[in-house]
Amino acid sequence: MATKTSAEPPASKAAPDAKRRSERSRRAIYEAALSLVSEAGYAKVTIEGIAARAGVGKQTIYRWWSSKAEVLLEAFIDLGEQAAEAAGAEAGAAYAALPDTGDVAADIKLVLRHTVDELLDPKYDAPYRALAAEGVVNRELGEKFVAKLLEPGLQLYVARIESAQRAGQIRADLDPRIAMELFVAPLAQRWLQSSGPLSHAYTDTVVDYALHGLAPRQV
Amino acid sequence: MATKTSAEPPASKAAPDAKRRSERSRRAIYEAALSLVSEAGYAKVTIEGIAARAGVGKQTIYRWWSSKAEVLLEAFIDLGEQAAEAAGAEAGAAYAALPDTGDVAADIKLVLRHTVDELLDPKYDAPYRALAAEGVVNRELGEKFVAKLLEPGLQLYVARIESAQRAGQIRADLDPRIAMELFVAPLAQRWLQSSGPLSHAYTDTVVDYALHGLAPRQV
Amino acid sequence: MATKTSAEPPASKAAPDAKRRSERSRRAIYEAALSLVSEAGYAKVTIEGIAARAGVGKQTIYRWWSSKAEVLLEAFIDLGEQAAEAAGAEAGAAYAALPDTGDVAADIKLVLRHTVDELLDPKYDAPYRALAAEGVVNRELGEKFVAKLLEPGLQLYVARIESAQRAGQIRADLDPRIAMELFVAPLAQRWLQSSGPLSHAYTDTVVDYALHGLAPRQV
Amino acid sequence: MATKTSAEPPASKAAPDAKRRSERSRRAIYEAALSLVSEAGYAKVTIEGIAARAGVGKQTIYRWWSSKAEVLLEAFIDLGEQAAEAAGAEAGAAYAALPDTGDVAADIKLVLRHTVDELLDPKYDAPYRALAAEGVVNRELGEKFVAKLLEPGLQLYVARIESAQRAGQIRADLDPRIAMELFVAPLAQRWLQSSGPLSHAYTDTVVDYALHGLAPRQV
DNA sequence: TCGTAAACGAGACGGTACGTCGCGTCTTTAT
DNA sequence: ATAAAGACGCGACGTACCGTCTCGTTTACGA
Repeated sequence: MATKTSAEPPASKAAPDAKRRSERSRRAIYEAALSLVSEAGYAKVTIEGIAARAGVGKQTIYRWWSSKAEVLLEAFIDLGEQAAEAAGAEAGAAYAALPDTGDVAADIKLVLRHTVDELLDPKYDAPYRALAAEGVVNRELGEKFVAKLLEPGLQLYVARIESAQRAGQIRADLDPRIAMELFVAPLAQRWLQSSGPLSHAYTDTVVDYALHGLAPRQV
Repeated sequence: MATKTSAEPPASKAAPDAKRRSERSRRAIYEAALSLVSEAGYAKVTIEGIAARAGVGKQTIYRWWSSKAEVLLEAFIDLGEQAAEAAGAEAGAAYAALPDTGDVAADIKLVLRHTVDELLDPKYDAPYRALAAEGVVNRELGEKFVAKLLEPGLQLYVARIESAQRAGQIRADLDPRIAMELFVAPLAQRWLQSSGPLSHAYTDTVVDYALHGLAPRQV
Repeated sequence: MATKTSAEPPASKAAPDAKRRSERSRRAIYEAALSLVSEAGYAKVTIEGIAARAGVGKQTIYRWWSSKAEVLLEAFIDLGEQAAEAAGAEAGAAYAALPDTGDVAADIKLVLRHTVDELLDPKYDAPYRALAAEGVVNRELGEKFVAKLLEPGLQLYVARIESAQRAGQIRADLDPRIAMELFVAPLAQRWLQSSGPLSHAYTDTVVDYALHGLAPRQV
Repeated sequence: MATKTSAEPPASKAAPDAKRRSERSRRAIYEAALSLVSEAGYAKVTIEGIAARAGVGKQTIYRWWSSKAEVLLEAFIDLGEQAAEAAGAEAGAAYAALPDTGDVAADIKLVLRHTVDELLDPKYDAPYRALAAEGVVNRELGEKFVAKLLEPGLQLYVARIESAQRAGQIRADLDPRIAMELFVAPLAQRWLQSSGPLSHAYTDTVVDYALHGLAPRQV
């Protein structure tokens, strides 16, 4: 094969050689980033701080990431992957699909309640908010955030809704993605904007309202 | 009629005397802040920059606000108040209530479409996102943001929904606030998280889904 | 005498009316200035600090003095005057002239030793150094410092030397002022520049060397 | 020959690594400091100004010096060293010793006159006074000032006096250091405190008085 | 198996902005 | 009418991080 066969486009600034990347440093940086965000809040985390905590040169961070938001996002994704791997073997199905008991309302309520619990867990709350906030303001990061962290979860709802459509529990002519948003968006808004209390009761109410509609059934 | 008439408790750090405050500086700071955000984006705005543009000492900003987010929030509120005042006399009704033609669906769609247009207007988009993002991460500011900028608008929807409940177009047993969220939150989420396109068509769909429910009418 | 007969040249900026000056404020400012210098050192004293401690508006200071050095200088002069006044009646002679026992060497050594003791007294050392330092760099203040605080003391030496000249103990053809400097300047230098230890022994040595000359008597 | 060969004790605040210090910046800072003092006077020189003129970050100054006085002192010392180096080869003797023609009085007068000329040269006057003043009030700096800038010059006088003692022109039992001070201190005082005119004539007079004593020779 | 080029830790550097302090001026308030 | 109180525009302070740039020092590859 031709020498210097770089599949990558000629990067502007001598792209680093990923093969030589230090796995040790990468892990240390993720851990440092996550722990610092938990301790001090995203705004007070600095790249210098991450480097110091990780025992790593600043350049090693700048070499592989372009901003602290990127670092944290990847750290978070990595965290998810590790959790998934741990859950892995025996309970692989847990993350693969929502339960399908035949009762859409119950199934969705169950999972949404779980999501609400997670959002309220201080361990996730702070760094998750930080990323969400950054994503609001930084389109590129926002899209990665949605694609990598949000979308996989949302797709499970979409799949469950499609299943319900096939079962005749949800109208077949509806766009399942938009249907999903009717369930999920109200929770997201209350969480993001603290515009109201976020509880299991609220979750159930939203699901009921969305399923049965706001208008009276009889005309 | 006991009101909050209280000489406020001794503030922590020698609160400045509001009576001596320079109105001229206050206005200049608002204008500088808004124009800088439009020009450069929130992240690149600095307090030093605002002070320079406003022809004001930095201390004059720090004396009255605690962060650039606060400055911008108040600048925004002030902007709204001025706009309201200008609209004032003749068209006072415009901001006072949603139209009530007797057709809830149409009325709500109309106003939501208008809101969507505003959110997509680059003039509002950037600074509004900036405040929303800051509010996600800074509880105190978030609450002010919601209370001062969001809530007034949302209350109009709530009022319209209550009117529709009286007219029998929306079920009387529903919580109008939660009902409102079914309309509004999906738009908010798409806007904040760029999780999908935001359009008039989408708006209409959301309203229809919410009103008539996701489940089939006949069982 | 004619009213409003201002002997002072028409000051540039509406000279304040000295007759209306608040004696109470003047005293409070002197006391505040001196106590602050003792506590924190000259460099850390600020006009705002003096005003606050004295319970006086800043403008009251700026109206009558042009710098903190001026304030301190006058405060010091005032201190001296008060001390002199206190010593006043009974021991008036103490400050009025050096002792004249007929033995110049002994008389001068006695007083110089006393001066050395004072210079080494921490109570005087700090503010005195501060003024001296400021005077080194600020000609106008330096001249006031010398004229008001140094010169009176130095004149006593000059007078004693002249008396000694009349008594034939010091050569009559010498300039008594320069003679005085031979005694005083070495002490001043050691004090100001910490260029060597300042002691009674040193004092005596300097006086002896100056009186009898460095060159051998016999040629 | 045990010398101070010691890995210095752990400095208080992570001492910077002198091996990596930028020589380029150091020189630029010295030049900027000296030129600014000449142009504007010591009091108006700021660290910010030095940094800007030198094209250097402020931190680079704070990293290596603790105050503008320190910067200026080192700049001055460096200036001296460079001058010495330049004079170096051919005229090395100029700074190495006072002339020794066999006539102490003449030799000392000659050099003192030269010193007086320098002190009155506006090029040296301002920055030198500034350092002297700072040294009066700041013991640590004062000691460096004396040790690095004053002492080397004074030692030359001491050496010349010792030579005169060996030649029988100055009494052998005198402390040569104190003898030196009798010549030098009066000039220093007049210069520092503007307590009288500083001239060649005055210089000569002081030397004569000191050499032959104030008291009459015959008793 | 050994050189060598890279990634690495460390951290100095030129910068920008921070939030604070004090300046000297000007205005308002309360006798 | 006179001060105290203190807000103001301004400029400098000393600090924190930014992102870039050397420095030696590992480290892992390919010759």
